Amino acid sequence: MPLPFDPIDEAHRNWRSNDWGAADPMAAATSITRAHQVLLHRIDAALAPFDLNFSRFEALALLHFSRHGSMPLGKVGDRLQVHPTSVTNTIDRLEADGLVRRTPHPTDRRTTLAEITRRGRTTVEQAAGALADIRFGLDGMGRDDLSAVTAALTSLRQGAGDF
Amino acid sequence: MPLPFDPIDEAHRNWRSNDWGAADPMAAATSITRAHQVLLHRIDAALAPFDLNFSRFEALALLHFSRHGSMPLGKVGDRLQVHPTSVTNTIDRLEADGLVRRTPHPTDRRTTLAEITRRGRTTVEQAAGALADIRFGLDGMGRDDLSAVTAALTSLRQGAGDF
DNA sequence: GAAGGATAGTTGGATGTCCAACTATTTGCC
DNA sequence: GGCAAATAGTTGGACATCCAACTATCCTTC
Repeated sequence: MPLPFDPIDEAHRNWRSNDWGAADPMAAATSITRAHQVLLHRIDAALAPFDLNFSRFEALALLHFSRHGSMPLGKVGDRLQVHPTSVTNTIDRLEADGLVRRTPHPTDRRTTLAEITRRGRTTVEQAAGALADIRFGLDGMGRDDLSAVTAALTSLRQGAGDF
Repeated sequence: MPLPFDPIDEAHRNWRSNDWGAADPMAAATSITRAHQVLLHRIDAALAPFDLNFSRFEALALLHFSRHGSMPLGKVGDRLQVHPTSVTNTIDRLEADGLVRRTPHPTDRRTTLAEITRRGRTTVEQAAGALADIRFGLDGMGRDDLSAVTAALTSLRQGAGDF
C-alpha cells in the first residue's frame, strides 16, 4: 500500500509555499529519519535468527575487532556513542546468551571488562555474513549513492563532536 | 571528548581487512544510524520548550497542512510511516496538551478524526520557526551535502515501498 | 595521608516504539 | 438479509533508550 506520491517531497512543497524556512534541511532530516527506520527494521530482521539486534551486534563486532577481545564497558559506550545505561543493558543480554563475559579489570577495580567468548566470535561472524547478504538493508541504493551518503554525513558527525 | 579517529572509518577498515563483505554498505548504514541519533537529539532539544518531540511535531504539521485541518488517525500513520499504536500515543499526548482534538468521522463510526486546534496551529508555527533556526540539526552540512543525502535516500525509501 | 572531587558502572523511573490480541464497525458475498 | 472477512482504533506487554541518583573506587591536592 505505497502512497501515490513522495510524502517528503509533498512536505517540502508545503514548507516552501508557506515560507516556513529551512525546507531543504527539513527534507534531509526527514529522509534520514525514515531511512533509519527502514534500515533498522531490515537489519534487526536479518539478525533475529542469532538473537541479536543491531546494538548487540555492534558491541559484539567491536569486541571481536579489539586487540585483546575485551574492553572496558565505558569504552564500548564511547565507541558506539551510546549511553552507559544502554551498554549495561546490551552487555547484560549478550552475557545471558553466553556471547560475552564480564571480567574484572586487572588494576582498576571500578572498571569492568566485557570479553567476547568463543561462541560470541562464531556468532558475530555468522551474523556479519547475514548482514552482508542483505547489504545492510541498503539494497536499492547504488554504489554512488552509498558513498555520497557516507561522505555527506561525515561532516555532520564531525560537527557533533564524534571525532 | 571526541575520539582521536573516525570510528566508522575504523570499522570500515576492519571489515575490509577481515573480508567480512559489504564494507561500504556497513559504513553507510552506520553513518545513517549515527546521524539519526544526532539529529533526533538536537531536534527534540529545540522542540522541548513547546512540549513537543519530533513525532508530535510531525503529526501536528501534517494536520496543519491538511485540507480541513483534520485527518483520520489511520491516515496519519500512513503518512508518517508509523505504527497505529504510536499514532494513538502521539495523539493522546497532543490532545492532553490541547493542540489536537478527537472528532468522530461524520459517516464511518469506526474512524476517529484528529483535528488541529487554534492553539495547535500557533504552536506548530512557533515550533517550525525554532527548527528552522537550527536548520533541523543539520548545521555543519552544506547545501550540496543536504541535497545529495535527500536524493540518495529517495531510492531507498522508494525501494521500501513508501511511495 | 586524608578529604574532596572525578570516574565506572548499576538501578529505578519515564518515554517511545512495536507486536499481539481485542472491540466495534463496515463491507462483501451468497 | 445475514454472516464471514476486512478495517479502525485501543489496550496490555515486551523492549530499548535516556536521565537522575546511587555505590564503589580511584586520583588530586594540600
